[in-house]
Order: sequence, then C-alpha cells, then structure tokens
Amino acid sequence: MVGRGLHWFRNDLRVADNLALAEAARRCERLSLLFVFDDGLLGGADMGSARVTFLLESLTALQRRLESSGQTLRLLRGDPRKLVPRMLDEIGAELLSFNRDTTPYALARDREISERVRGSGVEVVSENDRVVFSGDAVLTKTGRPYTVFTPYRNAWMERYTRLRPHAARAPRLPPPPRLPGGKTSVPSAEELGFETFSGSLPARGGEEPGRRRLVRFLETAGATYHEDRDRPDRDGTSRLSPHLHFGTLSVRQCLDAAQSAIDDDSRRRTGVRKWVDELIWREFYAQVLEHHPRVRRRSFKPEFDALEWEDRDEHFEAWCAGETGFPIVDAGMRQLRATGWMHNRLRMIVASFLTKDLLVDWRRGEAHFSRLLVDADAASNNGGWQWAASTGTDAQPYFRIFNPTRQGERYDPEGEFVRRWVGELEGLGPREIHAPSASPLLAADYPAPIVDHAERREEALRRYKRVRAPGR
DNA sequence: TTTTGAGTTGTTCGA
DNA sequence: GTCGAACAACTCAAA
Repeated sequence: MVGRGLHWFRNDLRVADNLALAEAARRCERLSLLFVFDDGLLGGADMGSARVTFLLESLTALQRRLESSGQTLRLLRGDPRKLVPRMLDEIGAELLSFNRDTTPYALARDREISERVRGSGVEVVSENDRVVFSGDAVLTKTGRPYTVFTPYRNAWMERYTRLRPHAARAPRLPPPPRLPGGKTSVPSAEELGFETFSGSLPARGGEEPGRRRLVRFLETAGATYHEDRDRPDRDGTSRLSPHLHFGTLSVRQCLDAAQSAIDDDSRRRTGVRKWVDELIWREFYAQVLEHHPRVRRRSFKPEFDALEWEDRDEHFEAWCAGETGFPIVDAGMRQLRATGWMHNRLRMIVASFLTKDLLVDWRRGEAHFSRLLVDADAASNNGGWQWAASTGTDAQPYFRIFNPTRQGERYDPEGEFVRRWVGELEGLGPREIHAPSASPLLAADYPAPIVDHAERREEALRRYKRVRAPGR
C-alpha cells in the first residue's frame, strides 16, 4: 500500500476493466486522476476535428462518472514530459500508473517520463490493456512474431481459450488527495484549436454509450454479421472502432460479451465468431507495428519500396473530395468527410482505388484517413493500407485490384448507399447508378470518371511486376 | 533440414 | 450465367 498515486488516462477513458487504473486503485490510499491534451499529438497533422469531438465527449462522460463517485479528473494541456512529473511532485505521489501505448511516439514519451520519475523515487506501473495479448505473448514455435494472420489467429485463440482473461468490474476508487485547486472543465474543440465537427459521428463518446452499443450490436446485428458486414447499405458492422480507439470500451469486454451472446443463442455463433476474428486482426496489426516499427514509413515487403507512384495531386484531391466519378468510391469518401467514419468494405474499395487506379502512394491515403477517421488506430490503419496496396503482410498477390464498378454492384446492389451520399445521382436506378457515365442525361451534375479503370489496372500491374521481377 | 500446405476480403477471360 | 484457370511464384509456419 502506498499513500498517494496518480493515474494518467490516455486512450483508456473508462473505469471498468481498466488494468492500470485497477492496480492503482488497489495500491493507493489516495488517487489523483489526470488527462493531458498532449501537444505532441494534438498539434500533429494527423488529428482531426471528428476525433477531437469524440474524445471530448468521452472525457465529459468520464468526468461526470468520476464525480458521481467522489473523484475528479484533472485536465491539462501541454507536454506530458513536463506536466506529469510536475503533477506527481505537487501531490507528493509515490506511484504513477498508465496503460501502455505502443505507437512509436508514445513509447518514446513514456520511456522518458518513466525514467525521470523513477529517478525521484516514484514507482511506475504500466499495464498492457489495449490488446488482449501484447507483441511477445503470441509467438511462433521458434519464438518469432507471426507475419501471417491465420496461424497467428490460431495461436492467439489457443492461448485465449487457455487463459480466458475476463473483463473486470469497475473498482472502488480511493478518494483524491485533499489539495487546493478546483475542478477543470472539458474544453471545447475550438479552445483546442479545432473546428467544431459539424457532421454526425458514428457513435456517441463515453463508457456507457460504448457498452450500450456493444450489447445492442450483439443482440441484433451479431447473428448476421458475417453476411451483412460487407454491405454499406445495411447497418451490419458494430461501429465500435471509436470506442476501442479511445478505450471507452475494452477488447476484453467485447470478447466476454461475444461469448455470452453465443452462449445465449447458438444461432449467433457464425456471425459473432466472424466479428471476433476482426478483433484478432486488430491485435495482429498491433503486434506487427510493435515488432516492425519501420512499416510506418516503409512497405512491409521491402521490394515494394521501389514502386513508382504517379502521385498526381489533382487525382489525390479528387479522391479526398469524393469527386472521382466512381460512385461507390465517392460515396465512401463523402461518408468519411461527413461522419468521421467509413464502412470497412468502402475503406478497402477507396484504398484500392487510390493505390491501384490513381497510382497514388498509400502513405498519402493513410495520412488522410488518420486525420479524418474518428477511430484512426495507427496499427490497423497502416495494416489496412498496406493490405490494399499489396505491400503488407498479406501473402495474396499484387494483382488483386478491385473493380470499383463491380464492387458497387455487388455490395450496394440497389444503389441505396450511393444515393444517400452522392446527391447528384439521386435519380438513377440500381442498373445505372454504379456506372453513371453511361446515362449522361440523368447524371449531368456528376463528374465523369477521372481515369479508365481497365487502362489503369494494366498500368498498375506493369508497375508492380517491374519491382518484383528479379534482377530488374 | 526438408517437406508440405496454405495464404481475409479479386478480376478477367474463355469455354 | 457459371465455372475454372490464369494472374506468379514465394514465404511462412509447422511437422
């Protein structure tokens, strides 16, 4: 037992099943709670107003929840390297707790802070809370990290079944130390230098909305997830990614709920298992980034670093604006802009289109997603982009190039999703809507396709072949 | 050490 | 419309 401790919240904005918080609560007689608006993250190019808005909502919810149990959340803005040690000093803390963040920026930051405060006698407790199994927990028989998903999934599942790390209930929190200084209120997006997000987010921030959404998803959509998840015109995905990103929901809570859903009604098994696979993909990409930090800038498969991108700015801009003349691509890009979120199937379609049809470097697409997505998870975003660009861990070949028209016809067969986001095509029926250039009178306001898919496909194949042909 | 089986999500072409 | 082959061969992981 120690006297005073400090828990530093980051992407773990919940009280229940929060490993580091629970440890601090168990060990300390008095506990201070802190969140820092980290200038190193907020000031960066890859923070957008949608994500800030969800963050602020989640902080407001967390603060309210903490206040109802006699606690307070202190909010500071600046450089955590200075602020965290200063606050430890102020309250005379003997213990600092936080949950590990394995992005390279956070790793370096946390290492520096830990070293400094340990030097002045503070014990640092850091937990692996963001994923079920961190990078070193699931390794091949020869002790190396997996680079192929399926064997990773099997090994992950085997370990999970054996250990069953269940989610924990909310702990009873020790009271805060008696100190001067009142409550700090959650700032607005403007106060942090962002515009107010005017669109409608895919989910409400906060621990309680996260849990409600999880329950509702598993009750209703869970059973048909394996079929509906590819259909942007249906609400078949969980939309839990923002909650997993900010930790308003833990992955263990998701897995427990998935198991209960199957136990309650075995007809949900196929759908829910498929969804659990997606959670394991999240863990897979997290450990890929942890073991291979170079993938942030380079191809996972080094030979593709030699790819020649055409990288035309007007193409990239048309893609960002949702003005490419390919309805399903534009619908997805407009959904992203308006809601800070994009359906998974569309993420693949627009990413394939940017890299293989427009021949724009995947890193530009990744950066754009980082800025606009509410859920932009560094590891999953990178993994997804490298998958689409065929430069990643996926063993499947480079010639997998989506045909945006066919994808639209297959996954939005009535054209309902396109009609929702591309107003210019409102008057077109299911037959015409995915290839509007064939009906120029009905689609007069809509841009003509900026490239010819068949031609660009051939060009992409040539370029990919060139860098992977030996001796060339 | 060698062998074996497999690898998220695709498209196009021709029979 | 449906089906199989081609796109190309390579690397991973386990036995």
